[in-house]
Amino acid sequence: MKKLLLIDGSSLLHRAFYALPLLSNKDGIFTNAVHGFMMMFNRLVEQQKPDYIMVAFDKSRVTFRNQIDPDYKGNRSETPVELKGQFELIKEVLDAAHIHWQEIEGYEADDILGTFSRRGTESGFTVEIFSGDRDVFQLIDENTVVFMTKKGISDIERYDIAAIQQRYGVLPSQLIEIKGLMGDSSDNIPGVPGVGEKTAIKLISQYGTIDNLYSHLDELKGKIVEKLAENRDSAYRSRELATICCNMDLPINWEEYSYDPHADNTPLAEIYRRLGMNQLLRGLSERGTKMGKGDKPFSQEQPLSPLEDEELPWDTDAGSASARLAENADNSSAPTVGLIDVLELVAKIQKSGSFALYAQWLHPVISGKFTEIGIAIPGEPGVLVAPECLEALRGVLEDKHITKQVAHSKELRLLLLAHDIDIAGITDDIILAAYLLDPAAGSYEIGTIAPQYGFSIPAQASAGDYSQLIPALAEELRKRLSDQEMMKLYLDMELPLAAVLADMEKEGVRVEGDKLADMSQALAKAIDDCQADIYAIAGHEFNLNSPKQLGTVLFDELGIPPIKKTKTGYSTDAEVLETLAGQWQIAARILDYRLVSKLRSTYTDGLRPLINSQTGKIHTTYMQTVTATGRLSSVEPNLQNIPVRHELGRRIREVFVADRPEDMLISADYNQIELRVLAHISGDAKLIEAFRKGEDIHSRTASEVLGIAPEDITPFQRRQAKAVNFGIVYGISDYGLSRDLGISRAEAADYIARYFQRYPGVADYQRQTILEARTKGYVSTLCGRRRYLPDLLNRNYNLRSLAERMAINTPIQGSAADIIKIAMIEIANELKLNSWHSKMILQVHDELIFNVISKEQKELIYLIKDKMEHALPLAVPLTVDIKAGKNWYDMEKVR
DNA sequence: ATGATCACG
DNA sequence: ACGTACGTGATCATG
Repeated sequence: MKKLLLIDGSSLLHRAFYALPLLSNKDGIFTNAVHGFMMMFNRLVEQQKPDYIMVAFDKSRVTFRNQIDPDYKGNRSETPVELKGQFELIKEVLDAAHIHWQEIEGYEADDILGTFSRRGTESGFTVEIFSGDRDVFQLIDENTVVFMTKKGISDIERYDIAAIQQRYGVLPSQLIEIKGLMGDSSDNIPGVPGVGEKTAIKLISQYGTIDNLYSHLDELKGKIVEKLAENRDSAYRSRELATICCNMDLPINWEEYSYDPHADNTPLAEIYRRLGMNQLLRGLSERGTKMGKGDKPFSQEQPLSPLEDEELPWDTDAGSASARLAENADNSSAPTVGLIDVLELVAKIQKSGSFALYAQWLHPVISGKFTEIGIAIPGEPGVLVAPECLEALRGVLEDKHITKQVAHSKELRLLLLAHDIDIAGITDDIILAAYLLDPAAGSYEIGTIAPQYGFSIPAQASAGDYSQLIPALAEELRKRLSDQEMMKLYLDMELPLAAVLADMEKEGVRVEGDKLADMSQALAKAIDDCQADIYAIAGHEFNLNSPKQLGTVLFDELGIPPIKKTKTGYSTDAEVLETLAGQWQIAARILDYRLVSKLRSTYTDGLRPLINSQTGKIHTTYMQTVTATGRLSSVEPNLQNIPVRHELGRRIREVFVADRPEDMLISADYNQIELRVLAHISGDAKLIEAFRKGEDIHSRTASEVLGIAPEDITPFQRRQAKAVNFGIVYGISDYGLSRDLGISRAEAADYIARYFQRYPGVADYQRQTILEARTKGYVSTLCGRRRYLPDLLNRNYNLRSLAERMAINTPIQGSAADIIKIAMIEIANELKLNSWHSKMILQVHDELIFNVISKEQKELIYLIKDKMEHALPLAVPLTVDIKAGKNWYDMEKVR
């Protein structure tokens, strides 16, 4: 269901104004309310992820309510002048953020909210209202909730029907009846004198409405009867005043209010910069944010950096402590230099021959929007260079003899490429260096690694401060890499790879959005069919996406015997459902449902918004510092897990097409690279022999383990052997293998024992690796990449066993990653050197995808095969299979 | 934020 | 007797 977020701009701006200390920027403009408002706004939008947003403001003090009662809100004091100007400011900011707002003569913001919420629910939306004024509680219904600021601006509380009932004992719609009786002094609503909140709640919870109360007035006794009788008119008029108008005559085109989290935020950044709102500016930009494992590469919806986090107004009481958080209290030491100074800076750079560079930017990287550029000549203070001055730096940036020490070289390259600047001469990327030193650390932001390696950073550091830090940090990191013999890995692998990845990301892959939409439609139909069947069998509707609700339906209501449990309840995963599917139709249908709904949500629906409207392509982001083994990962979207194993899902690949109709896609994938690496590392004679002879490795294993001639191996036996081979690479257990193959544990244990008997080199390797890793504390890949495994000495069996399996797997997975990285760099070099028009566009762990110009195809295939197969000489041959086609689905083997 | 689930190598 | 195969990312529900 689509979600509509309605915001009471007037009330929240007031809240923010009084919650934060009065602060002005360097031009004397007050910004505290706008700052607080946008912080609250960002936080809620990030949490709720609405599809549509509208912000409402009061237009003037005189509204239709003044015709009912001229005194309405008559006792309100003037808006302070420090706040007044901020109403114009916030509207400018909202415009820049592409957020639509409304103000209408003669109505209050509440009325606009009421009308929009009514029309929203009529359009089938879920409505969320964000306000600092309790009046909007009356708008709550089955499809409408309210978020209300709680003291200050740090806490936001959610109210639904149940919350209102708990608090007031009545339905949300009855709150106007209560207010009619009790009045509201802040709005100058009289109500019935002598009736306060307690009495009003009691009466309304008993009689429901004011009407009904008056028709049962005879049942009451005491003074209250008189008061009610005397003030009947006032009660009705007060209720009218308190009632939010929900039927204003307004044309509403929802599309105007649709919210796009990836919208162009250049104008917004511009305003933030103009106002000196550096915290919000940083919030927009990519750097200066947490970039840990699992974090999105872009900060737009991310909170601020850990460092700043602790100093956010959220976490401090309004007032004293947060005073130093003023936008203009940014205590960064780096001065910003303009064009004239830049020319001077360039001269100094040319003289010194090297500099350090640290940038911050807006999402998406390929649009090239810098928010901050920090430059430091070694030994000198860093300076901030205005992004407008970039052109003046082109010469030094493109000069490979002027060396650069940077952070995030891949992103930097992409940003500069957007300005047609081809950066050269990068000698250090401190982020990559820190990753190599501990690939399991998770976060390598400069703010994280600098303290780890003994450097302190100022609070509120700017890009200028960071750039100043880079040379010394790089020196320290290099020293350690050198001690650990990882300099080659750093300089000849990760550093050049970053540039290769940047070029791949920029190139992107063409995706047919319309076709994706058609597939979505077809899947929707299938989803509906599954859903209908499942509800029919269950006897009622429920949320099929909730494992919890599904568990209740299957195992409690239908009495199906549960197979296994999770931490939180019944397991309903595919393994369980497959077991049940033979006997229970519903389980089979749920499997169908899961298949199609996964395809739709993650792929046919999920991919479409990521097609770049400028290029018509998807530009994934490769993460070079995420995995503990040295592999790459791919995000936004993940193009390394596009379906292939099932036919229906595999069809998604049809939408990934060659760039131009006359081009082709070429896929080159390593055949059994991990088992070949295992053969090489373990030195096992039989395994090596098998690969040297070009045998089918799974059949060979089946033959060895079962003692049957290779030609007599059945497909079933081969499949079993394949599972054993995979298991070996992962650090097999009999339990895991038995589960995978559906055989008894004893049988599985027997297979494993036989395997190690037939391949004793592998058994030795595994024992040796664990032993050595226990003493050294880490394991290594063929190219010297390390992974530390402290848990090898853990007393906890589970943790220790896990670490042992990692010790077995990491050298294999990681060496395979080393190999394909070398191949990528060499292929990219060749393509560039000879100015090929074909491009390398994707990497999927053991596979490379190219967009190929037809006249280059033949020669290119030769090049790809050669570079991939000879990336690293092993004791066994590496073989690469080539396929070609117009799209990623219809591919045929070449030669 | 975390867990369950499922997509890939 | 342990408790159970390595490495990822996206989506959804729920705490």
